[in-house]
Parts: sequence; structure tokens; C-alpha cells
Amino acid sequence: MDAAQDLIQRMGANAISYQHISDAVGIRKASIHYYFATKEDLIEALLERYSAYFLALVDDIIRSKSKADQKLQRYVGIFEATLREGSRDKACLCGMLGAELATLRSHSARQVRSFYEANEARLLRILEEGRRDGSFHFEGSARQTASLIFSLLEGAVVISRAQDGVRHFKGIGVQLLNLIRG
Amino acid sequence: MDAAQDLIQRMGANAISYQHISDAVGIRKASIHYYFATKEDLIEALLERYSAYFLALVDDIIRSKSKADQKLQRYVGIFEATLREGSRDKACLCGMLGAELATLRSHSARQVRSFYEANEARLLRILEEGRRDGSFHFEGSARQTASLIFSLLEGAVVISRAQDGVRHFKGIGVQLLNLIRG
DNA sequence: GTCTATAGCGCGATAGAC
DNA sequence: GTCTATCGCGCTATAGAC
Repeated sequence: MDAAQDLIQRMGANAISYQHISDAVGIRKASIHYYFATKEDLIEALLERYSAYFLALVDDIIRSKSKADQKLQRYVGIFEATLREGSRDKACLCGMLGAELATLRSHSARQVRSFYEANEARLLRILEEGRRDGSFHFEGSARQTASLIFSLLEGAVVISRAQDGVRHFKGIGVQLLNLIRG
Repeated sequence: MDAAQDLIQRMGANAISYQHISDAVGIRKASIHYYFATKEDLIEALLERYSAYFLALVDDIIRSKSKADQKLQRYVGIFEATLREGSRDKACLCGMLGAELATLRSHSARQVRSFYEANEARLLRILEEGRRDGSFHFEGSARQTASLIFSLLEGAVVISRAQDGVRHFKGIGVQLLNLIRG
């Protein structure tokens, strides 16, 4: 699953095959079919695991005692860490599958959508907290700002891979906090 | 080319084949090979055309007499228009190919990168103009803000396709202008 | 310039030995 | 649970008739 996820985050689900995973882990592709009968089964399992892992990280941040702007900074850090990982050109799994959404079965597509909604909901909590405690000063809807931040980070990971990677992403992260602190 | 571009904007380059294009235009796939010998040739031609078309729209906006915040609003409108087009779930061509960047030949990859840089450069001009004429009030680097806006819009198109489309995107667009106006 | 036909390959998936 | 072998299909790309 680690190998499959890594490949999808770098190349996209439609670019990779059981053979690629087989090459990466040194187990024949028939053996991979033993665990994941179809490619969609594999993608669903990856989404399940990724979503649980990612949202657990976010919930840790939300439960922490930090001020809201530090929470937001740490949230941004999750995406930056993805970009940093190993091969250096990994995007968010759900960002990649979002681009390929039209080619997914309905269950996987629903999982991707749920991931987006869960993230936006958690960002909303951070934003409301920040407005209350005076960390943030921005006009307009907190909900739309949460959507904005999530789309920004998903986009920034993909775009930064084409520019100079982490450097590009970091600049955006800094500027996001400038804008939200107001 | 229109059919191929539409398919890639909806499904991604790795999900579509000469056969899909053939089905869409009613011309046999061998005849498509007559114009575009390889799939990469086709993608390069699409990128060339798309980039020229898109940047011409942007340059029209920049040359117009509008104030900077109206220019930014019209720039956002280009992305919103993409989302609205026909089938309702098209993303920016270069956003899709950005996700699939690792599977492209180096020439296509360079075209995608150039598109990103060209857009960020033009956004920078709009932002600097807006700061001068008092439309915009934001802290920090205008260059990083330009990167932020571009990544945001590329991301928002992809994410909005998974949510309720144009509605979701419009909310983000409104909020972006709130943040930049300061 | 468009067609039919096909080469040659990689894919997802399965059967069956061990 | 992992393997070899293979099926059937769709893919990119080409050959050659019209």
C-alpha cells in the first residue's frame, strides 16, 4: 500500500499499474491481486487509510493548546511535509485523485469528496477560533475562507512540484498567514 | 483538438485514448495519427494553443482601463468560465497536466511550467498596480501573493468539481477579493 | 486525407501449481 | 500466500488500399 500510494501521489492513478507496484515491492502482480482483487479495491483501501491518517493529524492540531494561527501554520505544514517526502514530487493523494475524479468509481469519488468536506469543516473550526481569540482578522464568510485555504493548499502542492518545490510552497504558506492574520 | 482538449480537461491525459477522441469527432483514430503522430505531439499542440489563447485573454484584461480589483475579478472569471463550460466538470488544461506532470515528456512539462510562470508574472503586475492605485491592501510580498492566487485558482477548479461546482468556486472567488482588498 | 486492418505491447484479472 | 502462465482486451502506432 505504501508503494502504491507513493506511485499514485507522484504519477496519478491512471498512470500506474499492478506491474509498477510489483516492481517497487518485489512481489509478483498476481500476489497483489490476492490482497486487492481490482484496482478500484486498492484505491478505496488507500483512500480509507489516507483519510484516517490525515484527519488524525489534523485533529491532533485542533485539540492542541496552540493559538489558532499556530494551528493553521501546522495545518499548512502537513501539505508541505507531503511535498518534502522522499522523492520530492508527491502531491496529496486526494488532490491527485481529484484531478482524476471522473475516472473513479462512485465509491472512491465519494471518499475523495468526504475528505474535502472533512478538511474544510476542520479549517472552519480553526478560523472561527482564530477570529474569537483575535489571531485572525479577515472580512467575509469563514466557511468560504476555509474552502479557499483548502483549495489553495491542494493547488499549491501540485503547482509547486512544477516550480522549485518546497521553496515555492513555503512562500505561499507565509503569504496565506499574512492574509488571514489581516 | 477541441475534442481532445475537452476530454483531457475532464478525465486527464492518461485516461484518454485516440479511440475516445475518434468516438467524439467521428473520424477514425488512424486519421488522427495523420495529424498528430504521437500522443505527446497532440499534447504539445494542445498546450501551445491553450497557452496562447489563455494568455491572450489575460493580456486583454491587463491592457483594459479597469481598476486593478476589477482586473483580478475578471482573471478569476476565466477560471470560473472553464468550470462552467459545456460538460460542467472541466478543469484548466495545465492544472490537469500539472497533476500528471511526472508522466509527460520534458517538452510538454516545460510548456506547463511556462504557463504557470507566465500567469504568476501577469498576476504580479495586477497586484502591483492595485497596491499603487489603492485597490489592494495586503501585507507581504506581491510575488508570493501572485503565486498564492494562481495556486488557489488552479486548486479551486479541481476541488470545486467534486463539490457543487460553480457555487463552490464563486464563494472562493468572492473571498479571495475580500482578502486582497484588505 | 480517410479508411481498414493489424502489429506489438502492456494492461487488469484469473487459473492452478506449490 | 506467492508463484508461473495465460486470457482477453485496449492501447499507441503503422502499413497500405482508396
